[in-house]
Amino acid sequence: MAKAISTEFIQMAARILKTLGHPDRIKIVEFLEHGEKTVGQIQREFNLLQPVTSQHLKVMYDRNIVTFRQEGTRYFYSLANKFILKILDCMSEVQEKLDSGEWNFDFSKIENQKEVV
Amino acid sequence: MAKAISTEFIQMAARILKTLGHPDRIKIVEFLEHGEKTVGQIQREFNLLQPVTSQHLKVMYDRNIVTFRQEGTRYFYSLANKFILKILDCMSEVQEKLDSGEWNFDFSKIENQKEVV
DNA sequence: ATTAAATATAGTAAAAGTTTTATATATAGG
DNA sequence: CCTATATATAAAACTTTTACTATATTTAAT
Repeated sequence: MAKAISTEFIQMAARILKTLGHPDRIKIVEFLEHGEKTVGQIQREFNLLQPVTSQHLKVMYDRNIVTFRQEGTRYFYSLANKFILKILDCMSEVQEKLDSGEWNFDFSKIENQKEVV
Repeated sequence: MAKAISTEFIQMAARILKTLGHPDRIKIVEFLEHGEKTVGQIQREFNLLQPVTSQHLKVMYDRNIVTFRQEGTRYFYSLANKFILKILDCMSEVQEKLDSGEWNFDFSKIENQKEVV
């Protein structure tokens, strides 16, 4: 059983989780785990529109999930902190458990849902 | 370096993370880590309005984050799967690192933000 | 200077999420 | 049966995200 979590931390964590709660952004962050990438590389990798890519990156930059360095006209993005790595590790672990059949998850409740509230 | 994450899994993970990306819901889920709780217990613990509490729980139920059993007029909620536990563990670990000063995090970028996009 | 490439920014419409207030439902107790 | 309690559901107003289209900015190359 894990230790209780403080209020200030919860605010921050909620923001991070919420921001990562978008398929494109999870993919991007996972891609960045392999090293820094330019906007164009990300865009091509996932077949995203350029402004969409930039916006995802901006949102994640504003929330301290990614950082970047500029070189000429190109921007190299990379992960901004280790929390993100931990979350990625967590997801990998879970996926392994699911793949191996050790855990299972009722995906039916998740997919094809539009409005819930 | 963690293993790559599959597309179907990403959809599910995004939904879970997004749903947990709300301070109340993180608190609730953490509370449930200590065992099943009724709606009233949760509501009183965090000083929430009753419909707010019910709605959070409904959303989390629909997304397979919590489950419940009914006993008379009371509903006992509990965590629905181990992924959630993993995420909680992950958050605890991160908080420990931050508390101990081993890691640091620029909270200034996170707090007091309203609109980012 | 002009142009092309890479990326950011702005604006807007649509979708999703949140909060609040009000009301319904179901069960237990008298 | 009537009432109180616990909880769910509904509806409306509001806020935040998302996706798209268009445009601006910056640097490099000619």
